[in-house]
Amino acid sequence: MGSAERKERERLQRQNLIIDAAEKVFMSKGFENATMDDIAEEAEFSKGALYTYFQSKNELCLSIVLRGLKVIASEFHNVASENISSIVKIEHLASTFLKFYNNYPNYIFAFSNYKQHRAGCKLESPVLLDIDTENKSIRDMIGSIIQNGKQDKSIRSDAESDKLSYVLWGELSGLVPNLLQDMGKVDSIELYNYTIMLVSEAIKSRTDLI
Amino acid sequence: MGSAERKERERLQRQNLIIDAAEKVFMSKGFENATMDDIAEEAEFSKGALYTYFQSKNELCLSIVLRGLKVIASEFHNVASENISSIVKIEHLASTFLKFYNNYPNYIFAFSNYKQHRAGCKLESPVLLDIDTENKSIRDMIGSIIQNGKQDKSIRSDAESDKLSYVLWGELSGLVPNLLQDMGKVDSIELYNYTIMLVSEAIKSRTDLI
DNA sequence: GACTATTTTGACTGATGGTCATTTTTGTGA
DNA sequence: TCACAAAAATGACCATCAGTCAAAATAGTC
Repeated sequence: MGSAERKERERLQRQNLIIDAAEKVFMSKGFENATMDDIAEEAEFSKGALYTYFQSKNELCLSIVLRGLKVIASEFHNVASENISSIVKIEHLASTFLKFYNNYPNYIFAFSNYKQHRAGCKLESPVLLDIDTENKSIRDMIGSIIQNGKQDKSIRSDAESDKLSYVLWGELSGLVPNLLQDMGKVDSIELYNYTIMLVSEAIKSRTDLI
Repeated sequence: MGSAERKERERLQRQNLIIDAAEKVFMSKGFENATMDDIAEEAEFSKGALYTYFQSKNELCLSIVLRGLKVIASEFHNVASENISSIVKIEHLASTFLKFYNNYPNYIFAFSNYKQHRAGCKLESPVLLDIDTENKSIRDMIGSIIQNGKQDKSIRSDAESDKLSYVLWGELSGLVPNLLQDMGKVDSIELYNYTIMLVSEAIKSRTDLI
């Protein structure tokens, strides 16, 4: 009798409904002002029930981060399988991230509060592991694009793909949301593109330049 | 009778005592766990009194950010006046920031929560203006280093100093604390240096390279 | 239908940022 | 030294909100 499996499936479904509700509430009220009571009401559960699905508000927030990561990972996968040179792939990753930012601004906001939520979470929390796994998979994808780029000569042969994948993903997921949020005077999109151009120039094969 | 001026001076002094106390408490208990009551006790004021000096906890936190900015700005000024090529100055700024991070980790932590506090602050708040001014002054300093670098030929002639100053300061103040905080496996200092090296390569004059 | 296990509820608690009427201190002029 | 006003400080109090838990409702099983 697979009733245990069905139960587990249903549990995951309800968990997802709660995340849906949380996203809605965060979107309309902002992360700071959204309360667990709001989310409970939107999800049509009692507050107590939320806590059987998530250990804490922070964990719920991290679940939203995880969702965002999965969305962006799948879009990155599409880019990775395009039939273009690796350096252009890297540039496409950047523009994909910008599109992602425009399409799902609430995910980006979740990203920018990520550390806070992570700090306020139990280390054993499974969401943390899932996030780390997802991040690693994204870095690996970037790393293999770089490796390929060294072979197809579009990326400098001395690029260190393991470090570079950290740096590139850090730039996209960390710096960029910063840039896009708080500059008043300067056009932030222009700044974004300039940053990407800089990094791209730095890792491009020299032969492309002269 | 200059009693009004003296009063104002004393008021500022007391304000600074409170910031001192807040720093101490934040340092020992962490930003998240420090309460206004804790700070009041450490400062030897009542909680109510704190609120005659700061409109909110967020504003108090931003005051600490402002202090950190002033410290780093003064250290940057020292670098700017060194007798070295501009590109090396840029690299010195980076290592100075790293030293700053080691010497005053609590300021960096304040930086990383900056947006949160800013968001929770009234727009009219004078600290906001002061922070913006300080940031601009730091960017201007970086901008003029870049301009000089274009003259002494250590920096590419096509570098756009206005954008670049945003990007560089953004990397240091935003990305770098990120890098330094959350990577487990990879040596974060190495990653930091790699990032700086990348950016520096990107803006270096080509003649330095071949 | 009886009995158990699971899920859900919502009133309650504790913590904490912020307020405000009241008290204390300080400064001034006579 | 006293009276009086202005400024500063107090701390009890309030509102909000994350998180808890005993009790109720529901689902599953024989």
